[in-house]
Amino acid sequence: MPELPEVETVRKGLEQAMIGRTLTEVILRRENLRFPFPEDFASRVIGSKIDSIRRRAKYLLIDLDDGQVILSHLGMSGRYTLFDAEKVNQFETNGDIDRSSRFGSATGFDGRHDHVEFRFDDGSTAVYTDPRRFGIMDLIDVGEETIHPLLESLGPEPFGDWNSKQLAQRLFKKTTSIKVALLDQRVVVGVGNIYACEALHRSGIHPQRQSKTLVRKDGKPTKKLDLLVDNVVQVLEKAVEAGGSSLNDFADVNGSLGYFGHQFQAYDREDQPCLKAGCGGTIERITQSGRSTFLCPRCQR
DNA sequence: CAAAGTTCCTGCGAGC
DNA sequence: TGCTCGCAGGAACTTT
Repeated sequence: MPELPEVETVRKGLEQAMIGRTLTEVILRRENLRFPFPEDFASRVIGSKIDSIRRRAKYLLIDLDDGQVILSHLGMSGRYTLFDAEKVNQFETNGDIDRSSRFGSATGFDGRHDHVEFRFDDGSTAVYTDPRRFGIMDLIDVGEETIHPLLESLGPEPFGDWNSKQLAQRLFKKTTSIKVALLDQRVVVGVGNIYACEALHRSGIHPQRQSKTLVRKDGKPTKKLDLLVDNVVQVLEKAVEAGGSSLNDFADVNGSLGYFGHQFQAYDREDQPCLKAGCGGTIERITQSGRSTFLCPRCQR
């Protein structure tokens, strides 16, 4: 589920529910996701209050009032689900909680993948569910964001001061395909497979085109590259407004489905007509670096 | 069979 | 020739 718009949607949801609350209990139902949970994770965060929740690339940064920061990545299948005190009571059981959570299918599965439970002083709870366990959860100190191994080589935020001049510098003389470059989090962060396909389609750029062909000999961006940057930003903005996409029922923390999927022009539309006005082409699927790419060979050059 | 992500490894070719 | 670098592609993690 998670590219920038989905992570941003989750961030907003967690912000509403968590800020100002103090952690009273943290339940871990296994010792690792992609990596082991940090040593004494639960005891180190219990008693701290949530000050703010930030996003960097596809990572969530949960700031605690003691200077610690919970670093969370949703991987491919991670999600958070919030339960207010009343709902927690509804699900309350006397059974002990070991492998499965009592929230069960309320988190989208059977409870076996509810790996972390954060309980707050007002009786509410946030459950982290991640069937594939490609996600990560770590605990760092504020200020460590820039030196953490997972964060240190991240590129610019698309909603920051990112621009085509900067991108042109990064792609100058690069022979790698433009689509693979967009997925490279050192080039720009937050763009994943869906929004890379969408931005390239809207820009009329073939995903296999060599990156350097979008940069002028003098290192300045071409018009096409200007257009691509505009479209990356726009497609991400629109998706944030829509609350993300709903592939595999991606839901925000309250279970509401994002509706950006209704606006897909290329992604997951193999063999369907290209929606660009007057194009008349048919969307194809190819593979690049092991990932599916959807494109219209007629209007994407 | 495919899947929204990221990291690590191998092999190839260019250039010094 | 040998070394390094960039790059493409694949595997790995795992469950539905």
